[in-house]
Amino acid sequence: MTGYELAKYFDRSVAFIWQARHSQIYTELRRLEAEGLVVAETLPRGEKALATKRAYALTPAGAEELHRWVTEAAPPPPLRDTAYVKATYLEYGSYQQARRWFRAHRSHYEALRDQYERHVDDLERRATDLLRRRLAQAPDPTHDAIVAYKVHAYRGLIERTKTEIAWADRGLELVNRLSEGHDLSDPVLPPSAPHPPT
Amino acid sequence: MTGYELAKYFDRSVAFIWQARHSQIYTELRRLEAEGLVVAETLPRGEKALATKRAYALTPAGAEELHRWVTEAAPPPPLRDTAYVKATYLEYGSYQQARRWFRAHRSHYEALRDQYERHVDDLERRATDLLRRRLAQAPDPTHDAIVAYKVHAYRGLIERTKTEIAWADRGLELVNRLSEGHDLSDPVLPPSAPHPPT
DNA sequence: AGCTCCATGTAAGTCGTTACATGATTCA
DNA sequence: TGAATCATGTAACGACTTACATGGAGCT
Repeated sequence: MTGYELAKYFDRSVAFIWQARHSQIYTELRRLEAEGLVVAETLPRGEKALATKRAYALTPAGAEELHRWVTEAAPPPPLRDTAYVKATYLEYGSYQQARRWFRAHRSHYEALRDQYERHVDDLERRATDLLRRRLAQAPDPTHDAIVAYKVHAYRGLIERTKTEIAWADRGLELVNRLSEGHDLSDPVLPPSAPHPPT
Repeated sequence: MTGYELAKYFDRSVAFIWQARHSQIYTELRRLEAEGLVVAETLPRGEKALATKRAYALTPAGAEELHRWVTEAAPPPPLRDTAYVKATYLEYGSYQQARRWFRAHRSHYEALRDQYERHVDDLERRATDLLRRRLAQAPDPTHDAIVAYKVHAYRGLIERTKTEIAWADRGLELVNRLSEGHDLSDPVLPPSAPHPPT
């Protein structure tokens, strides 16, 4: 593929699982090329071909590295979700704000869940562009496994969103319990600085 | 707190929810100071006090910004978990490797779950240093809410790990189904490069 | 005297984002 | 001829990591 094509996929389905801007994709491709993991072929563009494009393909070394990387254990993800940091300090706001906060959390993950569900549907129907390209290059008897792994990954992401939704719902119940008999718009803590250490 | 103290907490309980090295903490504190969100007091160290340390405290502007930030909706986290990228391409390895891969995933999250569970326990018993400091600075009637929010956040992280564990288990079942009647150590796909685009 | 802990930084580099910049091709 | 799309980059900056660097304090 060309960098441009890759960038297009990163704007669509690939973004569900990893994100990258075109600026990063182009520089990264050049880096992979310098490392010998991909090779580029300069192709003419259009009829009169005053312009060109660069189509990349894996080298044998690149394919080997891909196999190695995939089967190697995944390093623990960084765990940097501001949502959980904020949730830890919701007492800085009013009950009303906490309620709004959990509702926003729920909405966000509901939308994400719906996107993933549509995508799993597409994968099961083998209806996505990328999957078709992938299957076209692999021997027939492997097709079921290829689809099954991808479906399993996205179903996992769906479960994640459901966990977030359930957590937000329990958060709303918690706020209801805490706010019983209180003025909803009163901050739990006044916005003053804590005492400096002495 | 001093940067050193902060760094110590970041090596312990805070690391469960956010990570930072001392090098980042010191530079960030200087930045917050320049922005007027914190103030530093230079304190003597030890008896003869040839050395000093810098203890930081929130300014009113810093407290205000903290309140604002916490109650503002959390931006969607980047979604960059290599595990799910790898899971999408497990056909590049053998069934045996896939099985090992899911087992490693499960082990990782089991260990994490146990850590979180111990921490929730500590929080409920109000036995952690940071929580005690926190409660000491807040009026009594707010204590329950402060603890409840933190416990809720960590319980959410526990649910997350359980989702990952269940996903890994279903992954193992999937590999069992796929590998029926196959040689376990055969790669699903040979480690060759796909055909370059034509 | 030597070890561990306390305490604070800087430098170089990676990964990623946002914004800036350019030009050809295609189609209405 | 003008707009959308194809196509590829660079520059500046922000967040974070790893490694380098220094020195006092407290204890045995």
